[in-house]
Amino acid sequence: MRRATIRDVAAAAGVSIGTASKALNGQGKLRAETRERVAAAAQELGFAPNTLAQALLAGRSYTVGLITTDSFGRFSIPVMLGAEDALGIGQISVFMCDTRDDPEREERYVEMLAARRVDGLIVAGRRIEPRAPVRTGPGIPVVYAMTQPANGHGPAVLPDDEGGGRLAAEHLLAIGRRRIAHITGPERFLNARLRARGFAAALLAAGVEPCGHTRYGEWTERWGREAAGQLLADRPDAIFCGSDQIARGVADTLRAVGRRIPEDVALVGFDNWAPMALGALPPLTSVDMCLEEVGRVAAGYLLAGISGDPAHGVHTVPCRLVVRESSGG
Amino acid sequence: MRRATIRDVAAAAGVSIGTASKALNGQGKLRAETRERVAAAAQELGFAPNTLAQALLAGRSYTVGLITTDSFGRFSIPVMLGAEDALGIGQISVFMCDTRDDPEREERYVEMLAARRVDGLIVAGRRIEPRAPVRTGPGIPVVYAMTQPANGHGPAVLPDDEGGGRLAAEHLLAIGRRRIAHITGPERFLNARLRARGFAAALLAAGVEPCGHTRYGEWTERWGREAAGQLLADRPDAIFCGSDQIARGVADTLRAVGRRIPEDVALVGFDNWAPMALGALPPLTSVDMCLEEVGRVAAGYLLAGISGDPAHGVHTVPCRLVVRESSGG
DNA sequence: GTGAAAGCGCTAACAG
DNA sequence: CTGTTAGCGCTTTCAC
Repeated sequence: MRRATIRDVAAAAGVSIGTASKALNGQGKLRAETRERVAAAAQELGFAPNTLAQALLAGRSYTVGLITTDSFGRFSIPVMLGAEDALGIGQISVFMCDTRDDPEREERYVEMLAARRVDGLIVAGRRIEPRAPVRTGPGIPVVYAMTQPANGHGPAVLPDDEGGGRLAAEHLLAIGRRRIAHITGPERFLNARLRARGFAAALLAAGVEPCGHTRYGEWTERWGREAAGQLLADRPDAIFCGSDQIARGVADTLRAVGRRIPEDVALVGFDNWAPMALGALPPLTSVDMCLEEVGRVAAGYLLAGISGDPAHGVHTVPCRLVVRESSGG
Repeated sequence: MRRATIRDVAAAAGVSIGTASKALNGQGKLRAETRERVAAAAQELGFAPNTLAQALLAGRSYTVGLITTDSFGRFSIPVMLGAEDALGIGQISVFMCDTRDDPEREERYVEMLAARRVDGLIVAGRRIEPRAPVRTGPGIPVVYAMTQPANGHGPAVLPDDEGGGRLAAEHLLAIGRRRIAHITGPERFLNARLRARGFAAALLAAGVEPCGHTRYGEWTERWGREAAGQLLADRPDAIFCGSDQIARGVADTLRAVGRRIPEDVALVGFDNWAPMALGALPPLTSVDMCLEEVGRVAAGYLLAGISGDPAHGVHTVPCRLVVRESSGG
């Protein structure tokens, strides 16, 4: 059984196609009785307008493409959910495209999305490093989320990593710690450097010397365990970790040598990745990047761009500190 | 600058619209020279056919909807990636819809997808329990992945949890363990019961008594720590855990009481969730549900359904055991 | 070989 | 108030 078209509805209601259209869209001047008759027929036939036809006519599709390089991993998922949220269920639909970090795939996706006449594009990443901008035809607005275009053009929305580092340091200072160390991921990651910078700035502002230098390494538990071992000699009373995974590794080592958390050493992680942070012993205080908000904001800029009011430059979404037992609640 | 249409291409090449269409699609009989001229014009103008118009004409859109109740979490993401894979980049595009487990949202999404004339629907979940079937109009094939419809209609693709439990038990038996315990999630989860059943069946087949009863609890590290404590009195030499998180909790407790892994107690987890399994001390042997494969298979059935050859009933994708240090691999 | 015309489903302008 | 018409961009007969 074919889906009902407006022609069927018109026939069933005994009116012309044009009248049916007006009745269904509340346009023009019609007798109330006619409207009702058409509505009833539509209801009866389970009519829903063919979005494709509407889009063809309107010249826009009420869809956007969401491209990620991240295999829709831990970082782009929340961004995506926030974006979906902001685009409004049923209003604008989202084409999901995962490039697997392959530039060729990305190009194919961009072409396909252009052919589908998407109204705009969100490009999400897992690293905030500048990347090659996507090349879309003219007239398709693009917003970057959790990544940014190398040319500096095109609006981008990023978490405020530096602010997150500051938040962590201020919290540890506020609970009275003065020998605060920092263990984090690879130095080549911009977000690692930014977090370290925010952390250092907050200590400096408080007139507190950092406990040892920033230890760059990997984003793994193993590195956390190892770095914590190296660091014990410095006798820290708090450690700010660049990720929850690192924090868990640190906790393992502290526990193994009999240091109590948070009594002897307070711990703050980063990412607020629920299964990691909550499962830890004890549960981790952690900095949350509010990635859903990043996605929402990015989608908002995209909508603005679609309505002809494009945003520019890099926008930053503040982080949020979630306090749990690892820093004494 | 407007995007080029086939009309522009035709004009630039000095042919009619119909001829341009034929040239671009390799249809009909045309002089080679004409084809080339049209192709050149298209190239020149950066022409790409408007998919919307093609879809309108063809009566199908070359899109599918992917609905998940899971907030695109840990389970539906891989399913989605596998599906995307099978649908072929640029061939069929995927509309992403996250219902947040809200039936009303789901209904709105289904309507919207029908209005967009998707060729089919994949419904993904995070639990394999039967769920209320989605109500689509006639003619839209639906495949369930990692969930199944309560009415038993409609094809579904599930991981083989029972086989996974068997796999774990057989592995532990093969490395010589005979006092094998099982700690898992809530009994109300079908997958927990299935895994337990497969596990028990394998032990029975080998003539080995299980070490204590199956301990149902939660899918958390905390439960793993607690259950391991209860279980120590039974002196197990191996523990099969219903999730990697549980396994990590178990490992914590074993370490705390000085039991070595895997020498004293071998450990097998479930999910093969990389950050959890690899970060553990030692890294966990784990059963992988091959969710990408689940997604691929589901997409395959959907494609079959779209071509008028619908699949029926529940299909199962085998699990895979990934051996790491926690079972002496 | 190529062009003209019809039509996919819908909306908007214009007649009546 | 309602019906007719044109046209969004494309493909596909069917004439020439």
